[in-house]
Amino acid sequence: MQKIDTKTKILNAAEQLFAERGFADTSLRLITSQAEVNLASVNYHFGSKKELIQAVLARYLEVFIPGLETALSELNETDERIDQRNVFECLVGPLLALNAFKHRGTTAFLQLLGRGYVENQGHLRWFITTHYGEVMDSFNQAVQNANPHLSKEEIFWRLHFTLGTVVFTMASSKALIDIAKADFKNEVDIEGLIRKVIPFISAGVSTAK
Amino acid sequence: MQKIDTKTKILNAAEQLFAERGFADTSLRLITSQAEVNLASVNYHFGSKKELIQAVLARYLEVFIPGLETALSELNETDERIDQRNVFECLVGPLLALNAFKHRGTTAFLQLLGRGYVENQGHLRWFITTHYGEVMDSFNQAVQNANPHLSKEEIFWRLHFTLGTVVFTMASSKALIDIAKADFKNEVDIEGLIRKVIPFISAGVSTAK
DNA sequence: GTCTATATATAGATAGAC
DNA sequence: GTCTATCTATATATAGAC
Repeated sequence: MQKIDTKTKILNAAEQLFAERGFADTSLRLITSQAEVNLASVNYHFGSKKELIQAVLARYLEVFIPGLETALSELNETDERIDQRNVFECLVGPLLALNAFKHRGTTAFLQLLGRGYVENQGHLRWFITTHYGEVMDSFNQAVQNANPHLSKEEIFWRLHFTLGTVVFTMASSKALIDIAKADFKNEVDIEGLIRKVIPFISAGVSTAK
Repeated sequence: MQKIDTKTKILNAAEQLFAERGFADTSLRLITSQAEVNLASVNYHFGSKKELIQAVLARYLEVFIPGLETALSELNETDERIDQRNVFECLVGPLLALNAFKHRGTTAFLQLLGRGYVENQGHLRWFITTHYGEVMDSFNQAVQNANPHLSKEEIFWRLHFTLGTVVFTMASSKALIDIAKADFKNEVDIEGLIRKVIPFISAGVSTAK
């Protein structure tokens, strides 16, 4: 049995609660009681709730972003014609790799990302774009290379539609999974959700004008 | 200049703030100060914040739902084979009609709907399904008729992905329209946005398994 | 119906002992 | 680093005068 330090205990509890309930609806008291640490330790270790939120997401971004960068540059080095679907596949590997990094990591990361977009966490969007804007640009470029028949504007629209689909799906994943379980007796997890959503967005992006 | 009663002032202010910031992040104080009414009047007129949230949505649902019901029954009366795209077209009319009902009504309604799903407003989902479950079932049925090769569950998932796409697009519609104007010299309005998103979601919904 | 004043609860953050 | 106790701000909700 490994000793887990207070900082990590807080990160783990906060991550789970933020993903489940959103940032605004998760109090520091709830986090510290679940983590079984003292309330004051959050401010001691992180300074504020905002910085805790950023720290929770940073732990995943530091794993995910390099993975995405690698996948994208490998894609660019192949001689084959780059297909639309290959570009989206660049996301799947690094996303699923988060499950090796941490139990249910893929789930947590996507839910957190969804919460970050949907809730008005301006500081969070600022944090992400200033730290990781570059890789987002190269992903955009890859989609353009894969869809030379589409105008930049058309790609712009469709990628935003895609983002919306994924973010909303992840943010409401708990409700969706509950309904699927109740109505269809079907137990779906986050990986199942990803596999369900990819054909949907892929069809939308590559459909003719 | 028309006199607007307190109840309506509250509804108008609440609607705008809820759509912009979400339910949890909008306090009654913010609502009443923007509406220029007394704080206590919210509880006098609506009883509680929860009931105010329901009232804000109900004002739109009472217009939207009958419109959708009419469009769906007209669709069922035609002799032609019902196409997937016709089913979605049933939504467009009633949605755009909300702009005649109220300024920026379409956007507001879709944003509110999205907030309701994403935030943990259990009471809101209960409110919607108990009051308007019937029409949702018939819309669902129409989509099934148009896609006889798809299972009920598959349709459930794809319709929710669709909802996500639309809601997110509406939530960020202001930014999207601004970018399109600046980067592509293309003036798009809400109706244009809806017309752009329909091929995307239509392709996603009717794509083969 | 509308106001002031206030009750009550809960939030994030901190001071200071240990 | 961790604790208790507390500060300060803000939330929803209500009582009671007008």
